[in-house]
Amino acid sequence: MDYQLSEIVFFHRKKSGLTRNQLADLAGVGKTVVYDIEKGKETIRFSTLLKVLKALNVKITFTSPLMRVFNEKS
Amino acid sequence: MDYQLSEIVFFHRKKSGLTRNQLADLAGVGKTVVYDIEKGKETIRFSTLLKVLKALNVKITFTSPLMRVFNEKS
DNA sequence: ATTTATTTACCGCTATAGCAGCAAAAAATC
DNA sequence: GATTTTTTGCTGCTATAGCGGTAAATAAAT
Repeated sequence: MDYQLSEIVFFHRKKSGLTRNQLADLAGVGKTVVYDIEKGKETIRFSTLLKVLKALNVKITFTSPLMRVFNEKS
Repeated sequence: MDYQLSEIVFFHRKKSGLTRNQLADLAGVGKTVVYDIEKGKETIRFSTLLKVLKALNVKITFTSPLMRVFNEKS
């Protein structure tokens, strides 16, 4: 699923100089989660993924042909 | 969690002229999932969310100060 | 106004995500 | 090369995501 999620997490964790346990603690999740994500597992909870990405300062954005229309409203 | 995920899904589903059941069938997930997402639930599986977003032609991208460095490698 | 379609909201069930603990393998540090 | 740290990979346990079914409330179509 080419979202390279595992690579992104690994890359950011390494650049942050964190071990998996440290990242897990920082994100407030179990250590198994970080292990699983970097292993390529995608059947994790979205909320759990958000915690990890937040700890790594990675933002999620949604894009689509319609998103411009979406952003112009509100 | 300001990712407005629920609004994004709702917006795209409506623009696609799909009912929740139709979207659920199209995405290959249970109808409860679409209901939950639009209700704002974030404790859903990432893989399940991907299915729904794929059916709506919505892409996920990850951004961070480090992502430029990440993209320049490979 | 009546019918039809959609949404909201529950239910019980099954599969599994997430957890901590452990130990062996691999990598990094000394 | 010996020691320490990190990673990989299991384990059993608990909480819950996802499922289809049902039914009432709401909205849309006739």
